[in-house]
Amino acid sequence: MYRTVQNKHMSQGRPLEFDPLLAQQRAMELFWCRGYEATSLQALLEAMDISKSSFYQAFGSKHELFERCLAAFRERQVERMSAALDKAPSGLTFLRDVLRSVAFEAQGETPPKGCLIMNTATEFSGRDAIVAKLVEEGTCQFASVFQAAIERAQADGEIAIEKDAEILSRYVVSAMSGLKTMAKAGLSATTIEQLADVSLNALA
Amino acid sequence: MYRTVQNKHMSQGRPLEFDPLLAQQRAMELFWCRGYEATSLQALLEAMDISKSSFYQAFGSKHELFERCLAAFRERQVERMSAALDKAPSGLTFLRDVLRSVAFEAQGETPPKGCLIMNTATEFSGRDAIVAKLVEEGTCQFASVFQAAIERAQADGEIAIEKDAEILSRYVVSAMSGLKTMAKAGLSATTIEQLADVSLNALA
DNA sequence: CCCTTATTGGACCGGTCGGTCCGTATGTTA
DNA sequence: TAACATACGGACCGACCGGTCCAATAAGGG
Repeated sequence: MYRTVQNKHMSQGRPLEFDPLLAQQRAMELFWCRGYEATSLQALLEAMDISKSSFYQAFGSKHELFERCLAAFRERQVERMSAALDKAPSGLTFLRDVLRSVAFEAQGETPPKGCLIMNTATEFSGRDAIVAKLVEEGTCQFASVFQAAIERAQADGEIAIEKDAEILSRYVVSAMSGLKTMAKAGLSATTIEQLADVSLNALA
Repeated sequence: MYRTVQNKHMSQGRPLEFDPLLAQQRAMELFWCRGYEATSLQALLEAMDISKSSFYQAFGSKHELFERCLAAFRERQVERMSAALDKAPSGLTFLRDVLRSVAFEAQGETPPKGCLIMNTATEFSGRDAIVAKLVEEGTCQFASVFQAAIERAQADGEIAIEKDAEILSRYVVSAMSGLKTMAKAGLSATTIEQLADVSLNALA
């Protein structure tokens, strides 16, 4: 995966002075806050606390790093949501909590970062084929988690069984994305929470 | 408004060789497609078909021009939507048509441009106070149009009268924004249309 | 302890960024 | 037609962009 990790089996030579995963995580944070274009290489180097040569040696280019961050973000989010769904008392409460969590984010951070995948969809819609692919994969995987939640809710009678779970799952992604954008647009946390509840009505 | 238009009453000297409103419109189109950061001054000059000196003379700076484009976009959209609402057979059909129109955009342009205001909310959430203000004003004005539609729908019995029209109106902005993001993420026009219909369920 | 291998800092690259400035062209007014 | 006020083209600015390169250095293995 990393150029450095590729050669881990033949560990000759000087070892890395930084943790590539931590550095990537810090880069992700920055891309998440500011987007791709507005994040300069210099800012990345400072946040990752590595030198330019180490950067290019380990990550190839700004664009490659961004791709990796996108993939890592998606994996992390899918894992977290899947875990949350497993622990949730019911499919519907999981969905409600997920939507309401946007309100929670909105009251804390200033400004809210939103979702890296959705931010990226907005920033480079179609101008970059590789990124577009990653964005599409991300939305599908998010929808899959929601679909599992909806099917569970249907099995428990919380959502009408005759509704199309796949369509509803995509709706949840869309609603989620809308709420995050509203948070970025400056709506208050309490307003976002009201909107989350209204959004949930569409499922019932 | 324009530095040049300011002095239109005392029209001494050489007249402008370009139409400032047309040039601004072209700039808006570019910002709309690519966002602020990714739109270079050079690209603007080419699209506007004016020289650098004329640009700075007439618009002050890239940022000032962007602010003007944001305001102009908002005004245009509010006008169009208000007109559409006036002509619509009912409040609810107006709202349905507005949401469904996202699907229409998704099948035409590649990629869809989305909404300049929402794109901007995503790109600069809070990093720029002036822009944040314009974004907030934009969302409020969009919500106002939707609120009028909802109140009309309530008066006609299409939407339950006990629902809070203000909250619902904000929900419509949120849903709209979500749909546009989904279109940018690569979902098909038919999928978007299904999502628009699901979104509408939350009102009833 | 040397030798191999890899990482590191930092100089350097051409290009582009947004923005300024000035000499010249061009129209209006008197 | 002369004087004037403005618009225009284009040279120029320092800063920064993402990216390359290389000499110095540091940790293994033998």
